[in-house]
Amino acid sequence: MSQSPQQHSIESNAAHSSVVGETRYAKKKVLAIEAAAIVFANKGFHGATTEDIASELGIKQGSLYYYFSSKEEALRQVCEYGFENYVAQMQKIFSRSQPFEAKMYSIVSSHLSRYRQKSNALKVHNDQRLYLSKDKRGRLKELGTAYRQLLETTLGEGVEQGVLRADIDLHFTAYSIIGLCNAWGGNLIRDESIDLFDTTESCANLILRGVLSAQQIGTEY
Amino acid sequence: MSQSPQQHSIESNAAHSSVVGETRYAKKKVLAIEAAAIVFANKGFHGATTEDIASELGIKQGSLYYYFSSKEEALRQVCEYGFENYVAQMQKIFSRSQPFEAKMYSIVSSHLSRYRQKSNALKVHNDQRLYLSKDKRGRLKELGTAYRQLLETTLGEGVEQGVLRADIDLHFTAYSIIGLCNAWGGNLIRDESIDLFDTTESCANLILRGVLSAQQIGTEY
Amino acid sequence: MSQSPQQHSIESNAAHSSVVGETRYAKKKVLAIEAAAIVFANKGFHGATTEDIASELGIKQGSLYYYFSSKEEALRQVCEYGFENYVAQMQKIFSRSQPFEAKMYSIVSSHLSRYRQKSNALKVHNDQRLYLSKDKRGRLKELGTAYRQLLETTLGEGVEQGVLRADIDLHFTAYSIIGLCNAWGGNLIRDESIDLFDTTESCANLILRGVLSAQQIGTEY
Amino acid sequence: MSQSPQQHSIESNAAHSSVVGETRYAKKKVLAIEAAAIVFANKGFHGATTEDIASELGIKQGSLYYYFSSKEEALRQVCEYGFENYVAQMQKIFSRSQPFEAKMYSIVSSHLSRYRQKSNALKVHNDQRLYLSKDKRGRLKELGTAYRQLLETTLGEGVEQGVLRADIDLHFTAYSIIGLCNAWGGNLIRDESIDLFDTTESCANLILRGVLSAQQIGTEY
DNA sequence: AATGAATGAGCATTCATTCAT
DNA sequence: CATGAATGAATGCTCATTCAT
Repeated sequence: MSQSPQQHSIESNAAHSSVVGETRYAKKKVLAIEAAAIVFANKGFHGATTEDIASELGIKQGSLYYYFSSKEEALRQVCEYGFENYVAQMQKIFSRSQPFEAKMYSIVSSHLSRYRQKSNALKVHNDQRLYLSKDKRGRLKELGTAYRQLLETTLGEGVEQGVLRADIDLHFTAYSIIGLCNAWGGNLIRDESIDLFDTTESCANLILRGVLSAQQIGTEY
Repeated sequence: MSQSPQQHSIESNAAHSSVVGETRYAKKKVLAIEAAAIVFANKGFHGATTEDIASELGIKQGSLYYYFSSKEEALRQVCEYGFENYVAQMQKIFSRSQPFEAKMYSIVSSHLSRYRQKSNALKVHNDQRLYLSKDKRGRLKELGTAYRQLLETTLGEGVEQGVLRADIDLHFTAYSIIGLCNAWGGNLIRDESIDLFDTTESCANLILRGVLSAQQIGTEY
Repeated sequence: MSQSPQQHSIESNAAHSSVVGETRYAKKKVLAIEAAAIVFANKGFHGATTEDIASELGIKQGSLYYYFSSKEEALRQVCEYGFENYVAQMQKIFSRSQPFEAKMYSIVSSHLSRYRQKSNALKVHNDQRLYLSKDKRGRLKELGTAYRQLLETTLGEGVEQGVLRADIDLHFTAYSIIGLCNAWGGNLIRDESIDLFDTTESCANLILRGVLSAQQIGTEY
Repeated sequence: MSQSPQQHSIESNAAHSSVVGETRYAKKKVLAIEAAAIVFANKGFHGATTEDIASELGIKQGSLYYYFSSKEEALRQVCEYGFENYVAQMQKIFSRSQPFEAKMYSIVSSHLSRYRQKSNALKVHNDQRLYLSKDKRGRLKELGTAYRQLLETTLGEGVEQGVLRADIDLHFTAYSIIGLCNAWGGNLIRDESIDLFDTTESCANLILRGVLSAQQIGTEY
C-alpha cells in the first residue's frame, strides 16, 4: 500500500548498509521529520497541511508519502523523534554523579536550551501528542514513564540525602518541574528576546527555593 | 447578509429589557459558547467541526450560525468568556486584604478549581488562543496584561513586606505561577482521579518554598 | 402551505374591497415587488438573497414569505409587473394615429425613459426571465408575443405607407429595435451621466436612417 | 497552500518547453475554460455550480480546483478568454484596407458567427462580467476600451471619407453596433433555426441604412 | 402582519491520499 | 525518487423555506 521503503527506515535498528554513512534516504527522512516538526509546531497538527510540510522540505505534496505513510504517522514520528532525543539527553544527566542542586540546574538548562534551539519536535510532542490515536502512543508512553521515573528517582535520592524536604510528593514534583519548563519553553520559542541563561537560573531557583524569604520559612516551618 | 440577530448579542453591554430575565437568545447563546468550549477543549480548534459543536448544543449544524458568525468567532468568544470569568475571580482575590501566603493559596486554588469545574473555556483560552487571527485577539491581550500586572503587583507587595525574597524577578515569577497552574489544570481535566485539594497544597507549597530542605537553604544562602 | 393571503392578491383582477383605495396589503405588495426588482436588477436572480429583498423592504427575512410564496415566484411577479407596465404603455403609443417617424421616437423614448426612471422591474425581465422555470413563463410569453406583433404590425404599416423600405424583415427589425433599446437601457441605469434625450434621438435616428450618408445610399441602392 | 500548479499557467506568457506542443496541463486548462464557459453561459455565474463545470469537463468536482483557484477566478478567465479572442479577430478586420461598407459587414459577420460557433465565452463576458469583483476586471476593462476605440476610429474614418453622415455620434454608434450584435448573438445561441447569413445581412443593413425608404430620407433630410 | 428560531439541502473549498509515469 | 493529476470525503458556510408565537 505504502511506497515507503521500510527496508531502510531510520526507525529500525537494522544494520546500516555501511558502517560510516547513512543511506541517502535516512538522511532525507530526518529532514522530513524536522520539516514536519517545524510545521506542526507552528500550526498544530490539524492546522497543518501535508502541502505545508512538503514545501518546507522542498518537495511536492504527493512526494511526501514517500517518507510518511500518513499525516498521523508523521506526527507520531515527530513526537518520538523529539522525545527520544530529549529523554536520551536527560539520561546522561541523571547518570552523572554530581550534587543535587547542580543536577537540577542541568535538568532545567537542558530542557530549556533544547526549546531555544528550535527543538520544534519536542514542542510538538508536548502540545500535539494527544491528537495521536491511542494505538500510536505506545512508544511515547514508555518513554514518558521511563523519564518521569528517572526524574522521580533522582528526586527521591535528593530526599534521602537530606537535600530535599521529606514532605514533597515525588510524583507531583516531577510533573511540576516538567510543566514549568514546558511553559517557559513555549515562551522561549515565541519570544526570542527572553534570555535563556536568566530563565534557567530563575526556574531552577524557583523550584529549589520557592519565593518565600528565609526568615519566613524559618518562622512558619 | 447574515441572519444572525446582532441586536441582542450577549456581548454588548446594552441594558437588558428587564432586570430579572435575559432574553431567550442570550441564554442559549451562553449554552452555545459552553458547547463550543467543550468541543474545542477536547479536539482543539482545527480538530473540532461545527457539526461537533452543534450536536453538543443539540441543534443542527447550519443552525449554529444563528449564534456564531464563523467558527473562528466562536473560538474568540469562548476564549474571552473563559478568560473574563477567570480574571474577574482573580481580581476579587487580589483585592482582599489577607496574609500573602493565604493569598497564594487562594490564587492557586481558584485557578485549579476552575479547571476541575470543567472550565473548558479557560483551557481553550490557554491552548488555542494562538489560532485566532491577530485582529481578534485585542480584548484577550488587554485582559492578559491586566491580569499579569495584578499578579506582579501582588508579588511586589510581598517583597516589600519582606515576605518574599528580594531577589525574585516579579515578571518571571508571575509567568511561572500561571504556567505551573495551567500545567496542572490540564492534568486535572484529563484525569479525574487527581485530588484537587492535594494538588492545590502542593502547588502553593512548591511556589512558596521550593523543594530544598530548610538546612540546605540556610547553608547556601 | 403558503401563508400568502390570496384573497387579496394584487395580481387578481377581482373587485377591490373598495372602489377608492387598495387594501393595505395590496399597497405593501407593490412595494415588495419593487424591492425585489431593485435587488434582482443589481445582483441577478441567483446572486440575490431573500434577506437582501427583505431588508430592502424593511422587514425581516422570514416575513417576506407573507408576500411571496417563493423566491422564484418573486421573480415571476417582478418580471410580469415590469413587462405589463411596459407593454401597456407601448399599446397606448401604437394606438395613437401619428406619422411613423414620430411614432418611432415615441417608442424609443418610452422604452429608454422607463429604464432611466429606475424601472428595475423591466431590466429584471430582460436579463433574468430565463431563470424562470418554463411553467412560470406563460404570461410573459403572451405579453412578449403580443408586444412583438404590435411592433411588427406598426412596422408593416410603415412599409405599406411607403415610409419604410419594402425590403426590411419585420420580425428582424422589431427584435433589433428592442435589442438596441435594451442595450442602451442597461447603460442608462448603470451610468447616470448619459443624457436620456440625446440617447433617444440617436437611437431613433440610427434605426430610421442608419449611418450612411445620403449620397452613399443614392449611389449604391 | 493551493495544489494548483502555477508554474505552467496558460495565462503566463512564459516560453513553452517546446515550440510545437503545449503541455498536457495547458491543453486541459483550455478545455476547462471552455467547459466553464458553456456552463456559465447556460446557467449564469450564480446559477452554475462547480459540480456542473467539473462534470462538463469530465472530472470530479474537487479536481476542478486543480485548474481554477476559485469559481470567480474561473469566471474571470472565461471572460478574458472570450473577449481576447474576439478583440484579436476584430483587430484583424480593422487593420484591413477595404471599403467601409464591406468592413461593416465583416464586423457584424465576425461578431455574430462567433456566437453561432458556440462561443459561449463571449456570451459569458457580455452577460456575466459584472459579477466579477472590481479587482478582477482590470484586463477586461483594458480590452474593452481598446476595442471601442478601434471601432470608433473606424467609424471616424468613415465620416472623414464622407461615407458616413457627419452628424453621427461616434461613441454612441460604436456602442449601438455592439449592443445590436450582442442582442442577436444571444438569439443565435438560443435558437439554432435562425439563419446566420440573413441575420448578418439584416444587421449590417439596419446599421448602414436604417429603416426609412429612400424618398423619405430625401424628403426630410 | 411580522418575527425569531430553526432546518436541511446545497455549495465552494480544502485536503489527505493514491497512483501511473 | 519524485511528480502531476486526480479523487472523494469532509467541512465551513449560505440560504430558501417553515412555523410557532
